[in-house]
Amino acid sequence: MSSSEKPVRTRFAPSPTGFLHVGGIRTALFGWLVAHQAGGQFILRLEDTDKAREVAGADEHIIKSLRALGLDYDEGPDKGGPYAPYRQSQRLDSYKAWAQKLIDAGRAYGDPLSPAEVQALRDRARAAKKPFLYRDYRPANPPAWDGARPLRFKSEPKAYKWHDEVMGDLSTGPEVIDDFILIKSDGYPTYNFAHIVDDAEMKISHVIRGQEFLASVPNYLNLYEALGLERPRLATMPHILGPDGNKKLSKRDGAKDVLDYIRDGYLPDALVNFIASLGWNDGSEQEIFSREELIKKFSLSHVQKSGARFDERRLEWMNGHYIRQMGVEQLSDLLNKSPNDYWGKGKSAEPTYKKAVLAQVIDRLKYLSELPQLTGFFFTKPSNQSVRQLYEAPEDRLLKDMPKGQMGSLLKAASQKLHTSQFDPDNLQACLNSLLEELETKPGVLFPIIRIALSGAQSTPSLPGVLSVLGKSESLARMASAEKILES
RNA sequence: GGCCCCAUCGUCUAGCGGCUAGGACACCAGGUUUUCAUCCUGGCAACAGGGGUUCGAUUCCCCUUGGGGUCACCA
Repeated sequence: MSSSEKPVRTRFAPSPTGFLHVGGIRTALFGWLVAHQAGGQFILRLEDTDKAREVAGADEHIIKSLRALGLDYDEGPDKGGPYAPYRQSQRLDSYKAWAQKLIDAGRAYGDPLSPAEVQALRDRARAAKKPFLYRDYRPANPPAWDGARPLRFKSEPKAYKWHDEVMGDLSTGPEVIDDFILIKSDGYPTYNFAHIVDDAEMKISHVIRGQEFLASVPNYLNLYEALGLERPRLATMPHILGPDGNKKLSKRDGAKDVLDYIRDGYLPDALVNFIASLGWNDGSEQEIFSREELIKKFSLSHVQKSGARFDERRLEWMNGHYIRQMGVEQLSDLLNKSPNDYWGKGKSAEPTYKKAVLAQVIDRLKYLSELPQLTGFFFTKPSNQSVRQLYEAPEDRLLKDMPKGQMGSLLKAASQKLHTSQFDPDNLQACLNSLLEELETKPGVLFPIIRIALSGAQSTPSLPGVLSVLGKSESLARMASAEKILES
């Protein structure tokens, strides 16, 4: 019974209980890729059957996150579609109907035990270091289901072998099959039941989900059979692990909301590329994949079976790469269009000036929110304090033992010479070079003195670059004020 | 504890019986006639351990070890 000819429809089915981190996004991304590759549909379905854990606004947040990364879906709660609604809390009738079929077939029954009683049984099993199986206590004559008790699946334990698109061939014995709850006493279905019904009704072809569901698959297989449903293809994603520990990436381990990455100025394409490469590769040595390449080359069978650690430095590198690849024009456009202000002090500066500044710093930008820190001095004069501080305790070895008076006279000489120069990078370079000869000093001495005067920082883009962007009058004014500081 | 999954440089990974075990990030050194960065060049660095199978194992099998998941009226 192959499902290979069925049209490809994948879904991302988060529960609205919080934000989306990289792990969640990766699951969504892979589903999105599988769908796009086959010209199929990608569906968003909200699994909001636990009203206690539900977080207000989480659904909006999830939708925003997907949108921010360009992972558009064809059907979803806010979009509708042929199998609407796409919110489980609005599909209760559907679950009831399927549940009734099971009851009629003698494959579901009301659970007579109270939660406390079940818990007592569970504790006992645990104390005996045995796995807990409800079916060991299955009532001989269960009460009719009245909707106020949980409805349990009457399982038929057996061994299973099945194929997982990522993990390969898997198998388990009958001892893992149990009577799990289909519908809770509050009337909502459990994930275990609802997702199976929905996937079938929505004609989902591939179920792509995290490793935490692997152990439940045999139970799902048992339920598919009871329901007479053909099971979709199954693909299990290994977990993404935290940077240091081996634990699954979680909020506690510092997993960040993907929207925070967006806000910090990580580019959607870079983020997508990075997340895809966490656990997937095409078998070649390629590292950078455009979205189109990803769609073309992605394959579930090339997804790594083992968990991947999340390395933020690699993300930074990749993002920097994407930024550089974009170039000044495009980056400038993007900055203008962004709802976020990455410019800081430079916010209201002239567009052409901002572009010139961008050209100076684009090579050292790892993410956009670094911009203010990198460019501040282009827009406002450095504080006297920061200039003084650097002159008094310079980190440059050559400057360390130099008296302030000497620095002052070097700066003065530089000022005078620069006064005669054209302020374009080439002429400035030439000017600085001849200045070195005239003053018989080394670049390692003279340049930091000028740099500090201009920027109040010990490292900046190249001096000719900085001078030419700042312009003659501003540069000379800053140098003059630094001279005063050195005199005092 | 039962069951299931996993295991190549610090990290992400290539490898699908024969390779000097390759690439990328990070790190280190040198270069791009000043700093930081970019870019280029070079370097450091891995098959968890033990048994098999085989002419030959990183690769196939078994055991051990280690890591993870699961055993909810959460998903």
